[in-house]
Amino acid sequence: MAAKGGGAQGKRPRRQAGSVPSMQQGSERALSIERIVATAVELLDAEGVDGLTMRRLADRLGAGAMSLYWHVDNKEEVFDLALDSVLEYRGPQGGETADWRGAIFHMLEDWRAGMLRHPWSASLLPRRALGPNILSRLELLGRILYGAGVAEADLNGAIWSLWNYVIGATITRANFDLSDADMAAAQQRLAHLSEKYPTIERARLLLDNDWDGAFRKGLDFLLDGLVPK
Amino acid sequence: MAAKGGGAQGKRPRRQAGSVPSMQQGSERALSIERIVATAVELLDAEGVDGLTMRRLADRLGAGAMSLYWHVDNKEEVFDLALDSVLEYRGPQGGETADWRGAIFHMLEDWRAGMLRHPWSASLLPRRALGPNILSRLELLGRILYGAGVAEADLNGAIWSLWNYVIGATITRANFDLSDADMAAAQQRLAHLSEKYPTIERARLLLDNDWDGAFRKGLDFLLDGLVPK
DNA sequence: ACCTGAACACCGTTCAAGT
DNA sequence: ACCTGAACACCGTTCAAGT
Repeated sequence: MAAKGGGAQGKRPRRQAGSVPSMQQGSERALSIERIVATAVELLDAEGVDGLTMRRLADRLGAGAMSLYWHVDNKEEVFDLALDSVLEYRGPQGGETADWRGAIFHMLEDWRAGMLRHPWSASLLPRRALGPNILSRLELLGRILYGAGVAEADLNGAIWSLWNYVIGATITRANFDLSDADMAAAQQRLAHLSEKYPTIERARLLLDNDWDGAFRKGLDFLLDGLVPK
Repeated sequence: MAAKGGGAQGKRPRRQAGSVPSMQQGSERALSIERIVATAVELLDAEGVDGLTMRRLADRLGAGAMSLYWHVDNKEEVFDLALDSVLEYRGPQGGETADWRGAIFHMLEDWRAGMLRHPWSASLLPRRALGPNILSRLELLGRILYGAGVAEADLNGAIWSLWNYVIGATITRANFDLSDADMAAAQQRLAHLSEKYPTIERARLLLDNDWDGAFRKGLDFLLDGLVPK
């Protein structure tokens, strides 16, 4: 329900990173956090948020339904881990680039693209824990903005403004993606109500929008305001 | 799951608007869409999204669990109706004000405030149907922007940019609201990781932010860009 | 250390039935 | 026209038990 704190700090002893599985070739069969998380992502991609069920996840892993609970505290933790696993950033980490604007665009567009590849992720992000990969992105953002001349007192405001924009844009876009047909139907229904909604009906608000272009344009405007020349 | 289209167009005959209840004083007891929606909002306010259950809702209404299904197709419709009921705008509807900036600020801040009063609503909005109250707000927004000089070709982009910003800001804020304690704990944990996240640790990103101020500032920047001088 | 089945207290929704 | 209980096919999670 509520947003929760940092990384995965287990209460129970978990599998050591370096330990060799007892079966020599059977690393496919043994349960592990890594396999659980990867399979959860597959399941979420295929079936959406409501499709992720502890029972179905276990099934897909060829395990008994309750086996998951040795590796994981509860379903929420599965969500947290799946989410963060999808948000890793392998990009230039430099905070001292001359091209701060390019660096911000690169990271934020990569972020958005990653979430659109996993359409369940954007809606989940603001409600869930801030995992290490998200924190790294925020840290990078802060570093770039600071390097670009944003005053320390304005840093949090600037970071959150960009976060808000990216989150909002991506959640909206992801849900439109999921339901092109629905939006077309809605626009059609709008036509019958054109006395009530003439402006958005005429603009065909629910159809054919250039989401990527609009995203970049809004981001430009925001950065113009947030970063002093 | 997917965003769906316009208003509540029932397939089944619903209670007529003007019909008089057969019990003279007993309008409290009879089930009706209005009572169902109002009670659903109460329940959501009290227990959150996961707290809304068809069975519990019926209980609160003093009805049998299955009685709801005569008035409503399914749980999703309850969500749609509850959501839209919370988003009504009683404000200046004029699209030809001289003070377009003030009109936009008023509507958007009212929108945000309404959603913060019902913290479950913001996360729900982008995933659910576009009810009549939301469409009215979008229509008003379009009318004001057009009146302020936004070209017809840029109208959709401008509307969605503002939508994205409001949605993102409110969802984030609502979830921080729900979990002050969690965020404080997270910030404390960040302190232990200050080698990994020095910038946001020092800025105390997870603490004490001026959300209202940041919202207005970002909105100003966006409008500066979206509306030609 | 790792996995399991049975069991509990829930869900949303269908259906056939009541008034 | 409006409401109902029984029943179905699911949930997440606890617990005591297996290897």
